[in-house]
Amino acid sequence: MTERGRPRTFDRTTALRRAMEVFWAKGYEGASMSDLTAAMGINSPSLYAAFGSKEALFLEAVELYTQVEGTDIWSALEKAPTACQAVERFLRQTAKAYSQTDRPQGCLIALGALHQDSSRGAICDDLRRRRAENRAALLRRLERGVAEGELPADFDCRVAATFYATVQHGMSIQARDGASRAALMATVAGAMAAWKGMAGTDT
Amino acid sequence: MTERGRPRTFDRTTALRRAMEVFWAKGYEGASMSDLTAAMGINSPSLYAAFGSKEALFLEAVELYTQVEGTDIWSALEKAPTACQAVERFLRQTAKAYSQTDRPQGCLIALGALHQDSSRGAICDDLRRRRAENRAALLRRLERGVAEGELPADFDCRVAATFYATVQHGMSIQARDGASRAALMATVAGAMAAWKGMAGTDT
DNA sequence: CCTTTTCTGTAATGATCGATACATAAATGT
DNA sequence: ACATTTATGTATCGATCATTACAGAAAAGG
Repeated sequence: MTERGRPRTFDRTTALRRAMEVFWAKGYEGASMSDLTAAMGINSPSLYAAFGSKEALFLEAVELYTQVEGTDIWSALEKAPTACQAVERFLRQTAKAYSQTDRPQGCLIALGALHQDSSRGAICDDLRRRRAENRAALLRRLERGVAEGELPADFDCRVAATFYATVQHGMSIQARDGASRAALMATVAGAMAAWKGMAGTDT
Repeated sequence: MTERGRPRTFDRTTALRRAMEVFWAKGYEGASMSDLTAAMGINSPSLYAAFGSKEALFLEAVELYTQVEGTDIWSALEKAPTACQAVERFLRQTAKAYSQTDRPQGCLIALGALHQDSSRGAICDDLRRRRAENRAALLRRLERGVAEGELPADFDCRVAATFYATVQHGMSIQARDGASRAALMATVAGAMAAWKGMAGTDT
């Protein structure tokens, strides 16, 4: 069961990563097929043969983004010993990732396709689903904090999860506006100042 | 000095408002000339005669948006007696405005054109400038709180202004994702929980 | 060898993009 | 009445959009 036919002359994963960077920088509708094929170093028939369509390519690129760029942020959330530290490290990793100067600033999932009608619905829905999943991950971590007795039983995990997810989304726009890493970290400090008020604890 | 030539058959301001709604819902690049002329009830030559170009129309639409939709939010910031109440009312007005169901959710200035390369640079720059001005208005209000002795002299107004501006931007994405007014208000509550931690006061 | 399979490059598809040429209509100025 | 000025509707511009025919090239199966 080896491969039949003429082998492709480019590395599929490398090309996909290039496409991810284009979508990341320009958004779904702002990235033209010319932009994509130029960045990927292939012609459009090769792109269609390998990925199916612009829409399918975008969905694969977002999945790659989630796995590659999101790991540090979300593992910080899971691995920290306390919920408070988890949220803080989560936000600090976000600030660090969003202010990298060797790649587009802000988050592909937050900024990739915000306007429903223009982009074919599936694109917008996929990103929305991923944003909802991110908020759900925050919520689970906070509920774990309640279950472990770290947070008071009446701690409103939903409100806190929504709040911190919103801050993270805002940081994407802030980063797109050219905010420095220090400025993003200051926002993190502001967001963590809310912790005491919400939890009644300072850990 | 009356008007020469054939009078136009549509109301310029009404047409501009329609264009604003289209840009608001679809973003700059997502709004096609067909979308605009259909919503404005005119043909493209009339649009170009009255507004110059799609880019100029967008800039005028954003200016109208700033004056019409932004008034409640920013007057709340100026009129409140204390800086704390100013920020809270500012955010609450934001939550209210972003969750109106009879118009697009979220903010045109935050969501209208986030990707630099695709939209002609001037569009992106104009929105960025307006976002910077909004942050500056927040900063001025906070500095007034320090000058009036309400806030401690070491209160970091820059950090707080950046933080609350970031929360507001995040609320645009949250609103676009369909968040209810109650959910946005919960985010406001979270953001105001940070006030104590930043200011050391509870007023 | 020949057939089959898959990829590659060129070139072109129809559709839509933003923007206009042009002739006509409707107002004012003299 | 006639010239001037401005707006309107139709019809179209070249450019670009995402997508695909098509023929040739490079591999494996027989």
